This record gives sequence, C-alpha cells and structure tokens, in this order.
Amino acid sequence: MKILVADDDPQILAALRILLHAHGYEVVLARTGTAALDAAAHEHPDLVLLDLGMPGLSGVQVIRAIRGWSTVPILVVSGRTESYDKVAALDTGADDYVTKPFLADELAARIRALTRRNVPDAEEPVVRFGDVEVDLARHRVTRSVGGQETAVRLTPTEWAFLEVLVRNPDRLVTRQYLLDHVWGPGHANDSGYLRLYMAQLRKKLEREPAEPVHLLTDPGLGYRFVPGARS
Amino acid sequence: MKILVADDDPQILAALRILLHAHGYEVVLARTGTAALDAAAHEHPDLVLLDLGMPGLSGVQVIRAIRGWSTVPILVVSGRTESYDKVAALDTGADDYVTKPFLADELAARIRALTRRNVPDAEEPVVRFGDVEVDLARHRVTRSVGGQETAVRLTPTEWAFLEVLVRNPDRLVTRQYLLDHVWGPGHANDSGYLRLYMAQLRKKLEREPAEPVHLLTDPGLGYRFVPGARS
DNA sequence: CTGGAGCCGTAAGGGATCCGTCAGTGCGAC
DNA sequence: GTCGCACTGACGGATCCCTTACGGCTCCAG
Repeated sequence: MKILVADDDPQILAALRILLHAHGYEVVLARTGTAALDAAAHEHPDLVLLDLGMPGLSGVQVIRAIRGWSTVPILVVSGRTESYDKVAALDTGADDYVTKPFLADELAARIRALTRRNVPDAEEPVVRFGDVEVDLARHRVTRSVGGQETAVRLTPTEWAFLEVLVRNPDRLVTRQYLLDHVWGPGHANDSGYLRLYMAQLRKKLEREPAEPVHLLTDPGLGYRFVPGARS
Repeated sequence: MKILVADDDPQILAALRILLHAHGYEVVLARTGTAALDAAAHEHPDLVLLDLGMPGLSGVQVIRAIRGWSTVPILVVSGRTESYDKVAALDTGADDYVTKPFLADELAARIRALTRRNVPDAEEPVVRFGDVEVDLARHRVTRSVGGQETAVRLTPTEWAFLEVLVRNPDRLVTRQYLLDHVWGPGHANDSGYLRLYMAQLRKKLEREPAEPVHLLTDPGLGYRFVPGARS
C-alpha cells in the first residue's frame, strides 16, 4: 500500500512520513506541485495526501491534472478552513478534506476509509494505438517509425483536441462536446475548426492520413477515437 | 439520485430534506435505526446520510448492518467530535464523517464527492437482438456476420430513429411520437419519412429485410421494436 | 366479384449539407 | 524580420435528407 505525500513544509512532511510508516504504508514524498504530479504518474500510489498551499501549481490544479488520467483517492490536508476552499477542492475531484491541525487517529481512519474501496488501480496514463504513444500525464506524444521512437510536436490546440478524443475511446464525441472542451463555450458554430485540426492530427499521427484507422469521423455527428488492436 | 437521510431530530430532518431537494436529490427519510436499515434495504438509495445519535440501534450498528449487504456510500453526520467516535464510524464502514454544526455548502460538496465515484457501475446500455448489437452509450452499432463483428454505418437520422425504437422495447411507438422525437415538432404529416428510414434500417439490420423479425410495423399506428430471444 | 382508396415498402434523383484540403492572413514571441 | 500558431475563406467531392414516383397489399363500398 503506497501513499504519496505532497507538502511544502519539511516538518509536516517528516511527521506524516513517520506516522504513515508506523501504520505500515510505503511513503513517497513530493515538495512541489509539479513533483507531486510526476510522482502520481510514475509511482502509482494507492492514495494521494495533498497539501493545498504548495508553490508552483495550486492545489486545485494538481487535483484536476491527476483526475485527468487517474482515479486514485485524493485526501486534501489544508490550513484553509473556508467552506469555499473545501467545496472547490472536493468538486474538482478530491475525495476528502481535512483541516490543520488534525488528529493522527482521525487522519489514519480517513485514509483507511478511502483505501478500503480501492478499485483495481494501475490505470496507465499512457494510451497506445498503431505506432503512436500518448502520455496523458506528461503531455507528450511519441511515434515509433522504423524501430526509432521520435517525439511528435503538437500545438496546444492540437493537444487539447487529441486529449478529448483519447479520453473517450471507442466512443462518439459530438462536435458540440469538442467545441465546448477545446475552444470553450460560445463556439458552437465553428465546426470548421474541427475539420482543420482533425486533418492536422491525422497528418501527424495516422500512417495513411487519407484513410484514417484510429481517428475516424461520424458524418453529421462528430469524431471517434478507435485504439484498435494493441500492437 | 436518491439519498436516505436518517436522523432522530425532526428539525434537522426537515432542514436536510429541503437542502437536498434543492440540490436535485430524491430524499427518503428515517427517524430510527431500524427504520434506516429498512429503508436502506428497500429503497436502494445512492447515498446514506446517517446521524449517530439515534434511539434503538447505535450508529455503528447501523453501519455494520448496511455494510453486511451493500456498498452504498455512507456519510455520517454527528454531534460527537471525539476522535474515538470518528475512528469507530470510519473503520466500521462509513466513508465520511461530518460534525455538527456543519455548513450546507460543504455537506453538499462531500455528497457530490461520494456519489461521483459510484456512477461507473451503471446499467449496461447495450441492447442485443438477432446478430445486432446496439451500444447506446458509445453510439455504435455492430453486426456479427460469420463470427466477424463488423461496424454498421448509420446516418444521424437513422440513428435517432433507431434510438427511439430501442429505448421502447416491445412497445408500440406511434408515428406521432417518432416524428416529434426524430424530426422535431411540426412534421406531423410527414409519415413518409418513417417508411423511408424504416426501410433503410431494416436493410442494414435485419437478416431478411423483406420479412422483418425485430423491426415491425403496426399498420395505421406506428412501429415496434421486438428484441426477441437472446442469441 | 370488382374497383378504388388508403397505407406500406421500394427505388431513383436532385439539392443541400458536410467533409477534407489547400492557400492565405493576422498576431504575438523570439 | 522570422517563425509558429490560430484562424479565415474557398473549392471539389462525398454524403445525407428529402422529394417524387410506382407497385403491392388490405379493406370496404358498390
């Protein structure tokens, strides 16, 4: 049972490490938001203990990023007692919220309650299809042509487009949904964007851009990402 | 989304009922531990809001009893702030613990956090008939001919037509209903559309389009979808 | 029995829409 | 300036929706 502890205060970090270790957990530490994201992606923790007041990324940003590819339980520990902060964290994807100072017994009990439900985790934040590999955590796309792994350069808009599709495998993604999530609301009639960026994605990711295999279109409705057979 | 509220204080009960109702939840009330158990068993709530200080059964007993047959999320609301009570409730099977007095916003957020996770095990939105498989969630239709699963291409209108029929199995769907839901209001007299698209659907989905088995017509009234025997 | 009126199923064609593609412009960063 | 990115506009070509037409069927009046 592995727990990722993210806090910028070395003292609290040490105290939590000792406490959790005493309860039999394996502990991984992170002192910044970006480090926490990195560890969450590659250490596959069974639970994330997250402090909100870290430098760099805000706590809410960290939660949103993790929720982008993982369903790991997130327990927020924060000095902020305002209801607004709690609601924001919980609605972004946190599973529980404890305010400092907290009692060790209660924290341990809440950790047990969250890990108890543990569903089969180890959901890889990497999606593969054809000769392409998409790393949702690192925002990186690579392609192996001729046994050689080469990075694929995507523009921010291209990435946002691809991300929406990859997170809904085998499922129709309507034009409306794509426009809302990539360009934001208010672009309901700009379906020309979709044609344009889909063409660019196919040019960069499909073996035969003229006859796509993984990035398909459902005429009149939207687009669809089909991973197909693992290769 | 149904919530069972168990509390012995009528005032709190009424307040919670109003609060939850305002958030769009269906609310079931119980004023004793035994009543709560009964309701949890027969009402199939999506979440249980449980007060610890009820007469009859103790809160921990109620939690243990529910956990004996159900994994429904349990949120404990209690006046007891002692760490011992929290640990006992959480370790018995509760998923969260909030102390009175509590803020309405925070409680609502914690309810959302608990119900969010429970959604995935929804009903299987797949309908099968003959050699056809309709996946309503993924918006996909496949047909297995000769042991090979092949995708069926449907136009948007064909899909809308099929969707209405599939969502009303073994029931007569009147021409009026179909026209309203597929073409929108104002096409009450365009029953010719129905003949046309029904013919196309039968051609794509029926083994013998001339002698349909699953997509039947009720002369003068409308059409009917009959899944028939599972195959 | 016979003929006609609806209703249903089928086929073919035209117009509108949608899709893929390719230039080209504007704008900000370096 | 130069480069990269977002966006615009326009063009064939494919697809889709609707219209129109025709034949078969049932049912009922004559």
